[in-house]
Amino acid sequence: MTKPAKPGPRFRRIPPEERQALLIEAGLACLARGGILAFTIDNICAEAEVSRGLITHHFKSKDGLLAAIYDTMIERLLAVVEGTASTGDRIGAIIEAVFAEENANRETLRIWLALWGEIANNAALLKSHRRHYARYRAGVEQALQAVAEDRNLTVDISFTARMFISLIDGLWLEWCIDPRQMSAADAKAACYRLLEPVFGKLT
Amino acid sequence: MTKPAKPGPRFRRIPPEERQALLIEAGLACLARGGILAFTIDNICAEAEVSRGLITHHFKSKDGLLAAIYDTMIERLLAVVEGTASTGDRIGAIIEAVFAEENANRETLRIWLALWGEIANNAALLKSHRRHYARYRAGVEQALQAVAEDRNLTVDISFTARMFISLIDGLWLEWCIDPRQMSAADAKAACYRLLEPVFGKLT
DNA sequence: TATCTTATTATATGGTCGTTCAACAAGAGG
DNA sequence: CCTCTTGTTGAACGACCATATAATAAGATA
Repeated sequence: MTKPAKPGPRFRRIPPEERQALLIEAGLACLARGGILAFTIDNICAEAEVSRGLITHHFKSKDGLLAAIYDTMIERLLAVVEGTASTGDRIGAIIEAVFAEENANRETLRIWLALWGEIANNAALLKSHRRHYARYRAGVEQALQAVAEDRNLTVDISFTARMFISLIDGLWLEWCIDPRQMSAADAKAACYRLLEPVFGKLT
Repeated sequence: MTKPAKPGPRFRRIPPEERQALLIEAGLACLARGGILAFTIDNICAEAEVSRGLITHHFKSKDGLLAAIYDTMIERLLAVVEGTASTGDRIGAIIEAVFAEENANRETLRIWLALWGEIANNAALLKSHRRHYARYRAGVEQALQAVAEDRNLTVDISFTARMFISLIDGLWLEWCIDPRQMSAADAKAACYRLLEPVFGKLT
């Protein structure tokens, strides 16, 4: 006969910011799996192994969680651009990072498509996007400016940065949608071919 | 006292392909308004002023309608590239069309984001995408090849076309997400600045 | 050990989702 | 005027949706 086991704790209390991070990860996993349609309270809480009420408790609503997720993704993107590769070849580091397998894959594509779609619908998110995107562009401009100064070139940095960013976005998007169409090497080569008429050989 | 009005027809029967076109338009309107989350049977049928059963009747499911919508959008895109501007400056025509207000706006962005997200989830749509996208690229390659031949230049047309397409995609995407960041003139200028190191002055 | 805060659970609620299906009727052909 | 085809309706179904709320208990504090 089994001794009535003393039931252990039915759940674990953890500090709010830790729990929030876990919920953000769970939400990202759902977005990665099925886009915005899979971003439901049930899915997220199942993924996080947590009960349905917790999202409302920590973020006031589902939208609150999505906003936090957007911030998280932007932070990760900025880490690439503002990363510590300031010693040498920052441009090369950016190109390598963007097309690294961990950043360019269908799961990440689903996440960004969902977030962009939300930005296009939600004024608060658009405002946040504007702030963060400006930082992104500034980071790229700095990296380009460093090259220009190093080579004593006069370059329209702002315009060139916009072209560079847009090219990266387009290449990244198409690569993620259908990796068959293009190799990662091609994508990187395209980046260099855009910049080298302006800056000269970069590699 | 009101004479009991002889009730007119309660609905109008129209040929299947006509009705399907109407439903496609209604679906596009929903996607444009709220992305994939607004793409619901109820919304679409309300938009088309039609009862709930019709979508299942004409397209076997909601996904069937979405696939038809994808084909419609691709057809419109191809019309731009394969358009009758074969007489003179096809490249210029493509650039103008892509960034024309009717094609570059937040509503169209919501549509494409939703469709791309679906491509990333649905194997059948991806297959369809591959077929159509090849045509798109071929059209751009032809337009570039015409310029190269006209000027007796030897150009890596395939690679250049991919860069051109990706740049357009990236510029278009960012312009749609936040038109504030960039003027349409800037976007067009960026396209020319990509091509002119290769082909020489184009305008 | 007793108390208190609050993170967490679990259920209830009202709404919307996509699909199915039987009934209806519009309009063409006879 | 009658018949038949089939485009169309509208209700019914079970599943899932986001949120609110009350009950619960984990774990820190004293």
